[in-house]
Amino acid sequence: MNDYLKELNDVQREAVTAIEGPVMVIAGPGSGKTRVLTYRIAHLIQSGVAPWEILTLTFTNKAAREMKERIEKVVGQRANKVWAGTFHSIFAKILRFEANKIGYPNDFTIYDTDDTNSVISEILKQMNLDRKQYNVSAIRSRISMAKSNLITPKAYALNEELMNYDRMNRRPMIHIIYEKYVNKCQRSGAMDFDDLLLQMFRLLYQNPENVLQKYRSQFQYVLVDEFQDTNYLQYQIIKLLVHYEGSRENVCIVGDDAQSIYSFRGATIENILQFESDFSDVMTYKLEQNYRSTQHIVQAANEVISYNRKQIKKEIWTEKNEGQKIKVVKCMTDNEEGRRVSDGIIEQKNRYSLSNSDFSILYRTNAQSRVFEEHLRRQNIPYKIYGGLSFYQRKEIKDLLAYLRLSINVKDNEALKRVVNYPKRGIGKTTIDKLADLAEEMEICMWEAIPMLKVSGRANSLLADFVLLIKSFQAKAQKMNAYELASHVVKQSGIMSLLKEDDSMEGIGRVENITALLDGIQEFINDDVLGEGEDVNQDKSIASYLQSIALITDFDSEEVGVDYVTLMSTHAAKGLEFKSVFVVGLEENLFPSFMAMSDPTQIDEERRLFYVAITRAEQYLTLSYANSRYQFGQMRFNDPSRFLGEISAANVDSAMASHNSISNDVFGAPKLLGNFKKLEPRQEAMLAIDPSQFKPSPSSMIEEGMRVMHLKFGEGEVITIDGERDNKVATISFKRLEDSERRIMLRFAKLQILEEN
DNA sequence: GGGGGCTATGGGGGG
DNA sequence: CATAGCCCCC
Repeated sequence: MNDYLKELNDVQREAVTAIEGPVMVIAGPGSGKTRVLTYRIAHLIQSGVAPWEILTLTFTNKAAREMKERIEKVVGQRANKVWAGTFHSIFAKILRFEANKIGYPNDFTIYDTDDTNSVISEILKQMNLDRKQYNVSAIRSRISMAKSNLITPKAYALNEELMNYDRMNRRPMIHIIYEKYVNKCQRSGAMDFDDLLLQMFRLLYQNPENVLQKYRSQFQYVLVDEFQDTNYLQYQIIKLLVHYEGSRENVCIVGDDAQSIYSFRGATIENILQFESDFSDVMTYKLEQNYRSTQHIVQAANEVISYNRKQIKKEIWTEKNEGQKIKVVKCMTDNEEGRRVSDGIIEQKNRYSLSNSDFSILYRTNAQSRVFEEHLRRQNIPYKIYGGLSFYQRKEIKDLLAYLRLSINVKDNEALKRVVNYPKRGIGKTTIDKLADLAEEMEICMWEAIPMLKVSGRANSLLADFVLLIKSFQAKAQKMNAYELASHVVKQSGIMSLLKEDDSMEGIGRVENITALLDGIQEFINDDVLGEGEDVNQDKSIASYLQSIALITDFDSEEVGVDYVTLMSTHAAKGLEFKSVFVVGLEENLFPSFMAMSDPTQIDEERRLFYVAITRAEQYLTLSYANSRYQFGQMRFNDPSRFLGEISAANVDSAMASHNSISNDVFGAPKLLGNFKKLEPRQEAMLAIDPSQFKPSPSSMIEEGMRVMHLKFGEGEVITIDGERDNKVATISFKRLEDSERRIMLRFAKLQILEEN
């Protein structure tokens, strides 16, 4: 047997070696999913498959990079030839060769969310629509939803369900906005993030010059990571590639329904079910053994996820020891939370000899990072924040990038609008509005409309100067490499001299950022491995550079050898693991988010997100919440998150439950099963009642002898209550569990009083 | 017609 | 708390 196969358990090995035909791997957290995927690729290569015949689609650059590194360890340099990357980056790369076949320039621009918002804003202005009624991000998400479901503007207008929904929300014109939006993007030679998928689909589906056959024979083996996060459109592309008459159907999907956290961008669990019916003889493997976390953590995760109604049956178990119980930290304010978390990190570092990189702080929203940042800085703990405002989102950077974008694609309206009067050159709002209106009327881009614009002689000559400037950049772009062009633009556009006038701290920072961007471009030119690494396309043009950064989300610079604490959103943490994890801000209206409160299916998604968060922890898990915090610029008071109450007292360390140090046996914490290998299957996976019928009573009102209703366990009787104030634990006998007793922390539990004493 | 300062509004997750 | 729109002044 090959060495690498020995490192796998039986199920993993079967999943790795079943290389022909459709394969589905359902993989719980920490079950060796990445290992299976990488070894499967290695195994394909060892079995004689050419690396460039393998297509691996992931959701994050990080996952793709990691996979390549791990394949390389097994098969060596050949790993670089595997097509591995995010859906968006792989398709963008292909579209850079093929876009001209479907009516786009090959040097198309990628519009980010800001660009998209701006296009929609302009449409609203031109249509004279009320901006309060027509909320830009609501429209953006409607358009995105339509694209992800392959609904064209025409089909949208004919779809009663969609139209009714819009009418109900008093936004009946969305279908027209959608149509205008699509046209505008097309005329600008621009694709938004959804277009990278949609245009890829169109390319294959319309099949100009037999391009479909080309990619079908190119990609003999297709692997999809995090399949539960794919949307309808992504699945249709996969099907076009592997599902056809005479296909060998060598497709392997890996996923976990319990970790589906992207339905807000159209991901649908239906794809997993659909996969099983679209393909015949699907080989299915379930990876249920968790190699990451200790028992208390695994148990808590199983408990939490059992509150969700729909799920594929599986039971995660671990052979690891019991480990530490989960700590719950109650704080008065968000500031105190920041302090206690950083104190907690210092304490754990000393007590368990951990290094900074063993820690992660996970939050629901990026805005929460600030307090933790402050306290970590105060304590001299190095940290790194992922996500949030990326380097490439900064104003000065976007300004410079807009010049570069315009130099290779003059149709790019958003770039043009951004720099036409930056630095100030006397081309004002009125002129720009006129230009935009004229372009819209003639159905051309703004650049092409300039010569036809009727404005004052002054505005006219100023515009002509601008055109000459951009034309000079265009000419230079032909001769210069990306770095030379960018340096030239920085000087000639006047950006640098403008920024240098400002000698405040921020101003100096902006100049440094511009310099850093130039360095980054230089690095892009010199470095052979930046990007996704396949040397299929070692294109060093400015267009290639712009494409590579358009799809970067996290700071791609993984500083090696630096020891820092990681701060990121729970979404960003998927696929990662840390010895010690702090999940913070566990409050109603925050985690679960206020946006999800009224919709049970969205609450389920928040719960899966919480499940993802706690299963990142290998050994130490700390959950925290604050009674009050600054939210939306004012003090807010939120209840502790319902998710805290879904973890049984047996897995929680009561000593930490409050800062009044209370002795450990307050809870009399019942050991669940002692030393067990496999968790008992939970019979009570289904909810007892419809959540919308459920009205929890204040925990202070719960008293011994009452009949109460619990969301999951159903009706029961309160036998005893022990503990004081915030640490009261009720022992309740539930009918549904054959009158067995459960100990529930009243502080977190949601109980409805049915019958008082 | 363009530029700068003030007020009002909205606020999630990410490729 | 950040950004967009609005109003006033040049």
